[in-house]
Amino acid sequence: MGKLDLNKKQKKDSLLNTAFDLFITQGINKTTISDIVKNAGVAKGTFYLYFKDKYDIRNKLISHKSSQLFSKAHNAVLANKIEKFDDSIIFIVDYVIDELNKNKSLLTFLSKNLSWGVFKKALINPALDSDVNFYEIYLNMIENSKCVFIEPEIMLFLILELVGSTCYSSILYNEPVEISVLKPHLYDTIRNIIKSHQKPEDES
Amino acid sequence: MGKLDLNKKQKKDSLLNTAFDLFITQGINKTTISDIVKNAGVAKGTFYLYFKDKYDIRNKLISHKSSQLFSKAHNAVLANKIEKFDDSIIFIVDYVIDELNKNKSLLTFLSKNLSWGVFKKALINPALDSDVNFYEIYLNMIENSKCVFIEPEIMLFLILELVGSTCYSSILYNEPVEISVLKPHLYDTIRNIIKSHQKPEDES
Amino acid sequence: MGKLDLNKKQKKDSLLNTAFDLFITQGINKTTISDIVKNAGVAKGTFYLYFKDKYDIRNKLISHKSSQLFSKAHNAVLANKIEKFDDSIIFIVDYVIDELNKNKSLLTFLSKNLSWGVFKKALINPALDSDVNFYEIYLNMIENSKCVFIEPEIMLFLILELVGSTCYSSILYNEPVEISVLKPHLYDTIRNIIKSHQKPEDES
Amino acid sequence: MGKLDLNKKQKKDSLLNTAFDLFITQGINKTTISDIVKNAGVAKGTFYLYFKDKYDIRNKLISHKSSQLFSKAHNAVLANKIEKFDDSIIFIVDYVIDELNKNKSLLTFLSKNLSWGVFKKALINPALDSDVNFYEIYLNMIENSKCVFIEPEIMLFLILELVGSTCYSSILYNEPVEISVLKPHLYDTIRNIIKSHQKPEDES
DNA sequence: TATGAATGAGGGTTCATTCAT
DNA sequence: CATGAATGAACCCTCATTCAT
Repeated sequence: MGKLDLNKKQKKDSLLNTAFDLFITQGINKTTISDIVKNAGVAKGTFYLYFKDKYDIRNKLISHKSSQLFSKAHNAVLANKIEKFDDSIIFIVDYVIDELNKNKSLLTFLSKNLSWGVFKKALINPALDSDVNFYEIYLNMIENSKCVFIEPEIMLFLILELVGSTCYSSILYNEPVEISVLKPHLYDTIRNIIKSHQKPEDES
Repeated sequence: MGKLDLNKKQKKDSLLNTAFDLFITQGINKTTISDIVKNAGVAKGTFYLYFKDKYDIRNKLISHKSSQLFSKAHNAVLANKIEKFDDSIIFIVDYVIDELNKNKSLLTFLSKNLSWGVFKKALINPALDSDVNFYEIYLNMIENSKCVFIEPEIMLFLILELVGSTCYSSILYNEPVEISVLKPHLYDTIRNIIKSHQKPEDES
Repeated sequence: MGKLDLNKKQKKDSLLNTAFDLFITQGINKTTISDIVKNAGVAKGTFYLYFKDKYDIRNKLISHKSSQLFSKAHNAVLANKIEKFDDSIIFIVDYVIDELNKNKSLLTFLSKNLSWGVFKKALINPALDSDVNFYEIYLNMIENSKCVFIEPEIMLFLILELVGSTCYSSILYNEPVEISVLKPHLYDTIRNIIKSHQKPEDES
Repeated sequence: MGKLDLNKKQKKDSLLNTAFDLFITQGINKTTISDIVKNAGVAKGTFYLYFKDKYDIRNKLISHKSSQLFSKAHNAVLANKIEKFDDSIIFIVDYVIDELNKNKSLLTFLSKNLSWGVFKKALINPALDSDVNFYEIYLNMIENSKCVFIEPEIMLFLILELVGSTCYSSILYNEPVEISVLKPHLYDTIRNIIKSHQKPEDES
């Protein structure tokens, strides 16, 4: 990568980082492009060299940040040598919840903007260069388990939406209960969702 | 109610109705107060006699519209003489889903703004005059069933968040599957949630 | 007219006058709406209460200014009791040329934007309240003369375009000759145009 | 011409052609230098190696395009062996009108920017290499005719301005009449202009 | 000669809010 | 209570121009 390309990447990264910081501290609606460029230390026009508008940079951030999160979670699964499928899922969920609990701003940012549609774009068809394809990882996890599942996509969908929406309220507002109280109920429900999508093991 | 009070109520109602129409047709961000007052046929200043700002009128609408929805659903439960608790819950969910499927704009409006926090304000502490206290109804339903539940609030929370977030994606975008395909999975999960919160019947 | 209406008219007039001054001193392209409102002493938003954009106010000015000009010219015809048709036309043209020669900024403004199309809108269907319908006056002048003309509209068109385009160059740049030198050639041509559209007098 | 020079000429020509296309399709005001270089396939900076700004390239195009037009018209005069002076003028005017009628974009471009001043620069002192000096041709035509004219420059001026301004309206908007209806009136007027500038033939 | 990333002043426009009527 | 003209800060975005490569 030449000096020029490096400089370009630095500018773009600076914009992304600054935008993220502003989005989580003062919200997207209240963050202006003027704010972003001022804090990033670039000229206004430069923003438009890299992004279409505020929502373009937001979408790229969602993709990137959620990819990072799931990537870390999956690495932890590997590092801890979790074997069984349902344990892995619970582990990932628990890991993600703990991360979001530590980083509430990230939770605000992601949950307010996340949805299955964005999630698919973000994780299944990663937009950014280095981003990971989490759905593929998920399918591999299923394959490596000895079980067979019906409608694995719906199963993932149910789990993701349930976790995403309940965490938001519980972590940020302790409503209806704080996250530690919610967890057992949540994991119980997740195990039930997995169980009910599992084809009866065909033993012989 | 005097003639003047009636006139006042008409103006306020006109603003509420107009705002709702605009919110669901062009989104909240793109709806201006000018739009609202122009379509409502009142002067700009009048808006500020009744509401603080755009978000004030939005919150009142969320409360009102979700209250209406659950109220209708509950009446249908009574009319259909559903007896068992879990059947009632499924019936209500199914009723609400069908309503939202028929009225996608309402779904967009509610789901984009709904959360357990707002829901509580809306349904548990109804803001508007005629609005119904759904949480009380829910507790009555539990009481009338012969069962005992642990943490009924968490149970309701889990169900509401699960239904809310999955429906949004499924009804509006058929993602990951269309609502008719999703329903059995959803209801299965809901029954599991209920079952796992049910205290072992204490027979004697 | 109430106090409020009067105030409104003052604001609009102030904008029109200021815009005209700026248009003729620094050109339309280089005049910004910020300039106009700043000099008019009103807020930026006020501009948009009365005009759509810069071109809207320009068109209204063209109509108004050319109406004024022709109105003055025609009044001079009456005051000087010019009788014959061709003399009246020459008188009007001469009057207008002298006015434009005295007020070169007005010439710049009008000629750069005038065309038969705009002229028709401006003079034949006067947009502003008090503006005069010059085309009707022209037809009256024909009627009052004892002559009959074929295609009087084309005749007027030829004269107007000829005068408009030659004056611009001659008055502003003395190109190819100064206006006093041009005049006899021009009036000669105009008389020829009139003569060749005149039906042979039917004497008896 | 060396390879490098050829390359240079290609870049300049590409810019000229692209600019012309954009000027006539979307207007000068709405054409940006970015547009031009993007479509021409050269870098932004390259533009400034050949032209001062947008108006510089516009002026060069006006010169070139009008030179081309009159050159073609004059060649047609020669090819058709038109002998008499006034017939030649009418022929040229007619040829030019027909060309502009076939190529309305060119008419828009030229008429919106043409004036005697620009015309002189363009035709009398041709800017571009290959461009023809039409005024010299005109003077030759006069010389070859056996007639003597007073103020031939004014005569040409009157004709050009008359034709230019009336055609614009007639061809583009059919106002006040379509060009075929206008033509006889126009040519009649032109013949009158010529006749009135002709010195009484000095017979002996 | 040629490039094109970077600039940043300044353009048009919107709109929540006020306040004299 | 009701009005709606007026405000003006703040927004997004463009684009001519430069200059290090």
